[in-house]
Order: sequence, then C-alpha cells, then structure tokens
Amino acid sequence: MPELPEVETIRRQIEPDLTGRTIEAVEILDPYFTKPETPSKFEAAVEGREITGVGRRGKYLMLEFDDGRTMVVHLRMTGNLLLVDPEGVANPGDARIYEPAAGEKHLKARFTLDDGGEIRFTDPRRFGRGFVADEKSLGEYFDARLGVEPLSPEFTAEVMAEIANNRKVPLKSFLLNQAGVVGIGNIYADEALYRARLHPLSPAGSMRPEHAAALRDGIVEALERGLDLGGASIDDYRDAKGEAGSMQNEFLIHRREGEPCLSCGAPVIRIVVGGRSTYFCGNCQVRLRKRPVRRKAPKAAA
DNA sequence: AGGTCGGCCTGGCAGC
DNA sequence: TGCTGCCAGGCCGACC
Repeated sequence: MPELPEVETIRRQIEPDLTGRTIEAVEILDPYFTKPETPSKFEAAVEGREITGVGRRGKYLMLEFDDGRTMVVHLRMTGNLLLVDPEGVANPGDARIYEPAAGEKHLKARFTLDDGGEIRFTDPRRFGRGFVADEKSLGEYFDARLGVEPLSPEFTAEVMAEIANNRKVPLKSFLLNQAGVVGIGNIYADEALYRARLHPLSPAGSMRPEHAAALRDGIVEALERGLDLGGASIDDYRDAKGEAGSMQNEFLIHRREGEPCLSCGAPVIRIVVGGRSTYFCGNCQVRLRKRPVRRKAPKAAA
C-alpha cells in the first residue's frame, strides 16, 4: 500500500521528467477516478496546463500547474502512477496496436505530455482519486485533515508529545490518523512502534516524554528506511518506472506473525486494532497503562 | 467531540 | 473443479 515512502519515491522519480512539460491530452477511462467531479470538468482543468513542479503532502501527490492550480492524486490502496518516456511509446497516435504491459491493466487515466511521454494511472481496486483545486481550497482541504510532515524539521519529540497529549486511542490507531502525523499507514505504523518499543494498544496519551521521543525517532527511522529501499511492494505497489521496492524484504515486525522477534526471539504476535492487522512483540514492546502526571502550563508557574 | 465502525472496491485465496 | 465468501486497508461519514 502506498504510504509516505512509496509516494515520495514516485514524486522524486517523476519530478525531473514532468517539470516544464505541458499536458496536451487527458483521457479518463474510469469516472470513479474523478469522483465526485465529472471526468469532463477534470479534463478541462488539466488539458493544456504546464507542470511547474511536483509536490507531496502526506500520501497526496501534487502536480502544480502554471495557472496556480494543482492536480492532486491519491493512490489509496492499489493505485500506481507510471511514467512512460517518449521512447517507451512506439506509436502514441495509434491506440489499436498499443498493448498494455504487465502492471498496466486496470488503466484508469492517461495523461499525454508534449514530448510524447505519458503518465498512466492504474488501479485494480478503484479507490484512487484525482482532483484539481486552487491554492486556497487545497490549503483548506489539507488543513482540515492533515497534520505534521514526519520528515520535516518541525517534527520534534515535543511536537510528537503535544499531538498525542490526552488522546485515548491506541497508539496504532493514533498513527493511522492523518490529522496527527501524516504519511503513516499500516506497514510503517507497525515498524515505527516496534522500533520505539511501544505496544500498539497503549493509549497515545499515556506516553511520557521519553516515549514520545522514541516514537518520533521510530517513525522517522522506519520511513527513511522505506525511502532508502524504494518503498514496500506487498501487493500492487510499483514505482513510476514500474519497479518494485524492497522494503517488504526487510520488515522488522510487519507481517511476521509467528516468526521470531529480531531482538528477543519471541514469536511475533498478530492482533486486530481498529480493524487493522497489527504485528508486535509482546516481550519487547511495553504496554503503558498509567497516565503520566500532567505538568501545569508554564504560565501557571510564578 | 473524541472514538468506533461500516462502506467503498476487487483480486486473491481458503474452504467446501 | 468451481463456487462462495471473506479478507486486505486508506479514508470518509454515520453514529454513539
């Protein structure tokens, strides 16, 4: 499933090729992709636009346009964004002889660039979405649902503690909530908690400062490891060149039920938290129960 | 209002 | 063999 490392891998791959290119044509093959907007409105907003930059916010990929608007794509579960360079398309004008390569089934949208290259969006489960928004409405959209970027300098141990303060949800559910820290999905949540030696069922607000610091570090280390390995390809994920990542071969805890904990050797346990499969070591990951003593606000001190 | 849960989707696979 | 039904999960909306 594309999480922050997977989406960022794609962003880094497509940015140099797309910046400065103009989208000459858009073909929406599945109206689900633009839902609730109509494909024709989406196409009208995209066609003829020059791409001035490629950004990312959480798991959202953003193509910035010369008219100040932004095309936003979310891959959700099984979406893939493939970049096809001009040489990769033998005859773009003749669709009749075009044979989709492996991994290009379920083609939902095609963007033709002014150099003959293409962007292809594929998605077997049809969860992925794309929309176009101006700066103001996009800012409001993100502000309403997205929290801090974990790989930014502002993601400190103090910020981690502040976000978790008074939250009663299990740490696992807390990490999956994009309103707190963005970009973490089921894989990296398990990996981060294992690295931090924190139990997934511990209430988020039960962390003491040292736990919040460990969780902050665990998140950053897990995500950076995923980035180094080009992401995790459990099911459908491929990068913009169609290549699989290798993070799935180096999971410390995720999907390792019954296998020995890499630290203590105890069998890895699988439970369900918030409806999501969750893997942890019952020996290494501390379950916090007591609520920490809350400090008074600084202004209360004389 | 914070927390919980079902729905959206379809490919894959367990089970009969 | 072939069918049924369940599971996967990011995000949203309904509900408590």
